[in-house]
Amino acid sequence: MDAEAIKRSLEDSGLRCTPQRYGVMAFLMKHTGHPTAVEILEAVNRLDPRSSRATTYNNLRDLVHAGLVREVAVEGRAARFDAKGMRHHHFICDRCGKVEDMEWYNVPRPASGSLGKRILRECELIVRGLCTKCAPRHTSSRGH
Amino acid sequence: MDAEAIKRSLEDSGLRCTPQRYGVMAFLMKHTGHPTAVEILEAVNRLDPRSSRATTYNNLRDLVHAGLVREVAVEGRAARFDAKGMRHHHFICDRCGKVEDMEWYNVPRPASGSLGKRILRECELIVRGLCTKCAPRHTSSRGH
DNA sequence: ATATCACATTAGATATAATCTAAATGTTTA
DNA sequence: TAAACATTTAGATTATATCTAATGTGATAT
Repeated sequence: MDAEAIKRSLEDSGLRCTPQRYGVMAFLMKHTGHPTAVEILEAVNRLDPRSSRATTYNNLRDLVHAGLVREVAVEGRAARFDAKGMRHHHFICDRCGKVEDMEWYNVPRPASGSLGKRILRECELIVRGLCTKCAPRHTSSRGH
Repeated sequence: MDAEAIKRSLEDSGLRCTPQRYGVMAFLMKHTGHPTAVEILEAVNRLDPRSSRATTYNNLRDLVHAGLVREVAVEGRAARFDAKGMRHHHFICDRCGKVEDMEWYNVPRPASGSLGKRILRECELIVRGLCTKCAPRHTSSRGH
């Protein structure tokens, strides 16, 4: 994990590299499991307990704004975050709400006719179903 | 608007056609603008003031569960709902959070290899950007 | 008819997620 | 250094959604 690279990417976006902000960014780059804001705060404070809830939310907002982090809203649950590294789609588990990355592939954009006067920024795929943990073990009969 | 059809679709899903539940369903079928739970409650009560917040959430949960209604989570805002009529994708405005339907077209599913042991239910496209109202008026120079 | 049972509804309490406030601290610039 | 600006903080507040316990409703059985 390249601390310098993180510092540079923050400063390129006009954000100071504070310990708290660095902590959020470094954690997101290392852990691709789409943590919630609270999970991020706890993880950052486990290493060095000096961040607060408000700061974590502030920094996540700033990082999303700067385009370094992506926010994924999940029905009925807390939002989840990931560092925008390699391009990928998302899989959301119907049962446990877990968000996982899916290998990137190109998706056809909507025809400009159906887009109208809207301005398109991005086009992402959300795949839904059951994650490996929540999928029934056997495809067979007695499964529940 | 075919009241009988709504009644039938509820009962086919094993849900009684109560006035409150009918109200939610009828409103969603008539208004395709992806209202929030609170907007739905207010609209239903404007016609006939006898539903409550809990009932609205209960009924929305049941309708989503039955597959008659879709819930769309939006970053930093209340969830939005629509009746599952014609198949469509979604456009979410970065600025105002409005959800709009986009004409349906087929999207390639992920390769079964990258899906692994996950069970796929659906595959939807989320298009992001600025809606017609939030897009700058002129493409020209002085735009803000 | 009335007892019963499952399903629905309700107001308000509670839980959860996220934002706001105002004061303090830290950093950069003039 | 002073002024300007950015950042952090604890706790209050707001927003969203769910839970609880009491009550209501409609179908069926007796």
